[in-house]
Order: sequence, then structure tokens, then C-alpha cells
Amino acid sequence: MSLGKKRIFIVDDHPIVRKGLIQVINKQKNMETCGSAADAASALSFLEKDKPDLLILDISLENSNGLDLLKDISARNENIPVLVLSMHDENVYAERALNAGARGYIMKQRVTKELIKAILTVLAGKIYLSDEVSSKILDKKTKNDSGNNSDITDILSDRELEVLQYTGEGLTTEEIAGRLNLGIKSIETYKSKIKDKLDLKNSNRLIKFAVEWVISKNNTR
Amino acid sequence: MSLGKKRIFIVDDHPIVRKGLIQVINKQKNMETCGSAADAASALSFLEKDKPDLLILDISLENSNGLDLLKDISARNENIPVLVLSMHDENVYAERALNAGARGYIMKQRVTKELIKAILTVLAGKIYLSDEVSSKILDKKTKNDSGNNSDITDILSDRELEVLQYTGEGLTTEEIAGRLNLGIKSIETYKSKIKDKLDLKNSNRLIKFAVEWVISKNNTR
DNA sequence: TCAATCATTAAGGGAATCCCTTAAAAAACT
DNA sequence: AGTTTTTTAAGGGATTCCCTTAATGATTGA
Repeated sequence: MSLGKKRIFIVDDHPIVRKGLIQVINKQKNMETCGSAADAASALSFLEKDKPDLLILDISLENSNGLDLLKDISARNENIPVLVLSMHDENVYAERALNAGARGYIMKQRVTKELIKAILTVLAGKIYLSDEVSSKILDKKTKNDSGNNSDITDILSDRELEVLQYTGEGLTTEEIAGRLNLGIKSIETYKSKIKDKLDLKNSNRLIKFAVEWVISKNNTR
Repeated sequence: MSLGKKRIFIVDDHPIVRKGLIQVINKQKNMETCGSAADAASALSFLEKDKPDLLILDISLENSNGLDLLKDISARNENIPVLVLSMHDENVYAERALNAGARGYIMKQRVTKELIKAILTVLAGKIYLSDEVSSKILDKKTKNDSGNNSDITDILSDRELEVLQYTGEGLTTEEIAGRLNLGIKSIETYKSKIKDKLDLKNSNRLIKFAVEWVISKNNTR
């Protein structure tokens, strides 16, 4: 942790965000960006050739969601520390990101102030989370032992949650299948699993629930 | 349109996005940023003192959604052209933004390439939209032009409104038919009329809209 | 006032979804 | 190591979607 600058690769589908990140990082003395990508495919092809010291990853990518890329990277055991960037509610995705192998989670609302701190923390081998999230996650871990948690993010699997999200955005079965690169039949299965788990009578109730969930997620805090 | 640089104010709750935008804009010769804000409140207080030539606005603000701010600005007749920035699907929000007074709509995925073009277009008094969306919306605008009241209760008939209400409560076609003592086929007709009138692509979008409408109705009064 | 538009109600029919069952490989707990 | 959960998907009847056509009554603008 001293010879040369640490090399950072950025994956984010918003060009302005990439620009902003590159600018902020390259202003630092002990780190520099070594490239960027807008989607999972080009990110992976870069990682095959070159290994940066850190990956900054937006989990809300357009064509293949960021959690999948994160899992993919962890699966290929690249051993690259990943700092996840998100515009979503921390409470919903932070824990999943960590479970999928991330070493840090930071919301776009916080980037700039906390970004460098987060990068340094992760580069030092530690895990970075904002105070609110870390305490919340720890809370849940201890509470969970005595059952009774009606947080849907605990009940639903990753895929089910994604399907719920897209359903709440008004997408059809076919459109969701397209987004996730899965068959229609699989999406139908996820929907029916969600209905079972959340005790929703039929698909209209499911959509209603999903829409309300998406709204409340975006309005809370 | 020539003496001095055009002054642009930015409203976005993501610091990196603000940084990126400021960098891109200030590189141009004929425009410059004159400030930025992360939320509606500080944006409004700035606008009371100073009037920029253009406002760039993220409609997915945290604490009060951007559409409200947009409506607020239009309502106070500030006459400032607004370019809306969004990470959302254009087809879902673009029209709402225009109805609320925006002069342009651009997705964050497109910013950098199209940003300057969009700014110049709006500054020139025109409306900027990506090609896909523009034709679609302008079509409808000309149709709807008389007495431009986008209040749903004016557009929909009584029956249609009832169906919308029940749909927003999560009822199925059959259940609605039961409630209103009508045939399923009639409910289907009403649903499709509603979709036509409100320009909703399919029944999932209809349900989403209906759920959101029911919620907003219960909150706004 | 009378043709014209809108509202209400509904049928026909192919396509898409829903809903319920079954299933198999992989991953994750215990 | 063995059980459970997750991810993925097929089959098939029931329901809903979506598009078209249509009849009757109410409203309204010219």
C-alpha cells in the first residue's frame, strides 16, 4: 500500500456519474482511474485482461442488474474488492450487496464527501458502510434470531425481489423476462412465489402491493 | 442570444452528478453554471433571488419529488426554461414532466452526448426530447390541446372513474364486474377506454397508474 | 332541433397471462 | 452429509388482455 497509485475501475451506466467519479478520484494523489464501463459485458471483458485494485460498481445498471455482475465477479474469484454505488435505499440493497461479495456500499447522495473515505477503507481491507446502515444491519442480525421480522427483504429471495421491483414499475411478465434474461415461465414462477410468501390472492393484488412498495421505498427518509 | 454566457442552475441530489454536469457545462464557451442545489427548498430560495437562463432538474429528488418542484416553478410563473434530467424510463415520466412545464427531458444514460444539444435546444426556445418519445407525445399534445386540463376526473367518464378506483384497489376484472353488477366484457371495455384516454400501454401500466392515483387522492386531501 | 359525439353496455376471438402442478440442478444452511 | 432454499423452467386449463364491432340512450353544439 504505497508504491504507485491504486488503480480504480468504474462501472456505471450514467456518463455524467462516470465523469464526476473520474474527476474526483484523479484529483487524489494515491489513486487513479484505469478505465470505465457502462454495462456488465464490457466490464467483464475488461476484467479478463486487467485487474484493477478496486472496482466501483453501480448496482442499478440498465441491461443486466448490478447484483448479477457483482455475483459474477465474486464467483470468478477475481478477488477484487468492490465498492457498490447505488441510488437506491440503503436498507433494501446494502445487505444483499454485501452478501453478494461487496466490500462497501455508498449511496449516490453521499458520494463526494464519503467517496474517498469509502475507497480508502475498502482498499485497506475493511468494509465501508454508512453509520445508519451498519447499525441497522447489525440490529437485524440480532433481532432475527428471535424470529418475527415482517421485512419483505428478509422473506423474498434476490430474484423475487427483482421481480417485485420491476412489477412495481409496471413492467409486464415478458418485459421482466427480457430485463433479467430469463424465460417467461420463470418470471411466472417468481411471481407466484411472491404471492405465496406475501399472501397475495392474485396478480392484481401483487401489482398493487409492488407499486406501493416501490413508492414507499422511494419516499422513506 | 449572444452577449455573455448563458447561466445555468442545477438541481440534483447526487453530488457526483452535479460535479459531472458542472464540469461538462463549464467547458463550453457560451454557457456556465451559476450554482446548484440538492433539494427543492434550497433551489426555490435561490430562484427567489436570482434568475438563471436555464434550470437543469433531476425529477428523482429525495425529499420532495422533482415534479412537484417543477410544478411549483411553473406555478410561480418564473418563466425559466427547465430541462429535466431523469434516470427513469422516458416513456413513463417524460410526458408528466412536459405537462408540469418542462421544456426538455433527457435520461442520465444519455447525458454528456446529448446534454449540450439539449441545453442549446431549450435555450433556443424549442423543446428537447429524444426521438422515440417526441413524436409520440407531440401527437397527443395536439389532440389534447383544447382546455388543457390534465385532471383525470375531467377526461374519464363516471363509470371509467369507478373502474379506475377499483383497479387501484387491486380488484380483478371479475370482482369489479361483481361490484358494479355488470358483465366482465363491459369492465374490459372500460379498462381499454381508460388506457386509450390516459395513454397507458397495457394493463400493468393501468394498474400501476390506478394504484398511484388512489394513493395520491388519499394523500392530497 | 337534429346530426354528432359521448357514455354505457356488451359480444367475438386470438394472444398473453394467470394459476396450479411438477421438476431438476445448484447454492446455502445445519 | 443431508435438508432446505433458490433459480430456472415446462405443461395445461382458466382467465384476462387487446382489438374490433355494435346497439341504445344522453348530451350538446351548430
